[in-house]
Amino acid sequence: MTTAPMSGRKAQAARNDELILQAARAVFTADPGAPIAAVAERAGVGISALYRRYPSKEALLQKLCGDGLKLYIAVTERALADDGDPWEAFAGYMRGIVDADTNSLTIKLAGTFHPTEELYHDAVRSAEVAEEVHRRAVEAGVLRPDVTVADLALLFEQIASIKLGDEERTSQLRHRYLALMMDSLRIPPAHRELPGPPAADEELSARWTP
Amino acid sequence: MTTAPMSGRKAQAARNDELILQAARAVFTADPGAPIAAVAERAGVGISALYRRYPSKEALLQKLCGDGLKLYIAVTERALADDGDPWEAFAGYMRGIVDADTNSLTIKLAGTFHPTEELYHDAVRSAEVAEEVHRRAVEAGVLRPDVTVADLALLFEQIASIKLGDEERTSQLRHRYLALMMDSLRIPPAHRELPGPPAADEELSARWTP
DNA sequence: TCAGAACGGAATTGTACGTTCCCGTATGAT
DNA sequence: ATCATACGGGAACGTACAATTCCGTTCTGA
Repeated sequence: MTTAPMSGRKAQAARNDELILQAARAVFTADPGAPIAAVAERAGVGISALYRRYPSKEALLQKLCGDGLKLYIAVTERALADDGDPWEAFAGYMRGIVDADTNSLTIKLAGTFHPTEELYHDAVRSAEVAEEVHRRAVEAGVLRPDVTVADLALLFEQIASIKLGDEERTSQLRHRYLALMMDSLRIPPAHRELPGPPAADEELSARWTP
Repeated sequence: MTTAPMSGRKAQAARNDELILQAARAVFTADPGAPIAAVAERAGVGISALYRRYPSKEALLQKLCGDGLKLYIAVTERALADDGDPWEAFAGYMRGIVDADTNSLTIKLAGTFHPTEELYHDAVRSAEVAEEVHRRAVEAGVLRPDVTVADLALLFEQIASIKLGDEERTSQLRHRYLALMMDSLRIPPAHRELPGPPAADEELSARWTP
């Protein structure tokens, strides 16, 4: 770092730890095949700052994947702790997962490396809690029963596939389509107002000439 | 071709024309960044058979993109010609586009090269017919009016993001989620039976160790 | 003032892919 | 039957990109 108005090498190093993780998350979420140099650039650090912390790209990816999985589990457990209206608990869970934006990264990176023992354990755990959320919603009679947990996983992936420029706009659109989805999941079926404006023509056509 | 039980060099060449296009479509649909050698291998021909027909990879991609657009337009026009039940016409259109599987390729490839004049023209045309289909469905009162054409485009992209091994299984799952979507698009809102079995656990977990 | 941790970033190395080239082969005309 | 040639197979070439390593520099803490 060239201009760092902070003292204490350790403090800076700790700051870089976080900077690097954030950058890596952002970069790889946007493009799972991104070069490691892109992460360094985004974090505003040199490449060696990365290699000092992780022995290889794969190690960084595993870390990211693991963090994502843990976040996923945390969001799900939060939903399980929700004792309010069953539908709202379920809907909050769905929104939480979409916001966490942990699916695209975890899934797309999954086939990239050998899963750690811990990674595998967390994956199993996440499946368990997800199933519990699903079971509750079905048993409460608020979620249509012909939709399985696996269906929910694939719905998340579909929503994660939406990428339209701006990060904020992307999130907005994702919630729009999540809301649309929810209308077909809920018992009784009903149309609710969709959040956020639909995609404008320019937003779509912008992808035709880079 | 080493073992070709056909006579006539021209016949073989014509056959290869088709073979190559099919292979290219299949390969690039599965992976837009695939190497050109993969197309040759899939087609069962040598690389030079490809380069005899297309001066570069970009040229082949443009051809594919163009064909995809034309297919998209054809499917849409077929829907416009349907004078039966408005909802069924619309639903058939949606299914047709999903089956054509032209979105993933066209969109993902769009940013890869300079659009041809013709390509641009067809893109405009496709937007027009799509809008017409949408307009009809809304005016017939069968499609919820807060969903725009752009929304439909993005829904197609989401569905196209589903890729689960087998080509047939993938198609089955796509139709399952299309059906789910349709339940939230239709007026009046209602839950219909979903086609095809949901994803099995193994189908999802299989992606964790390649 | 000094040892060394932490960096930045250029150099290194390996690989993957588009494109070109050379050569064998079968075709269709003579 | 023979020959000129289009066609296609696949090795070879050149380049671009990306992971990793290396080295000189800077700043910290004693």
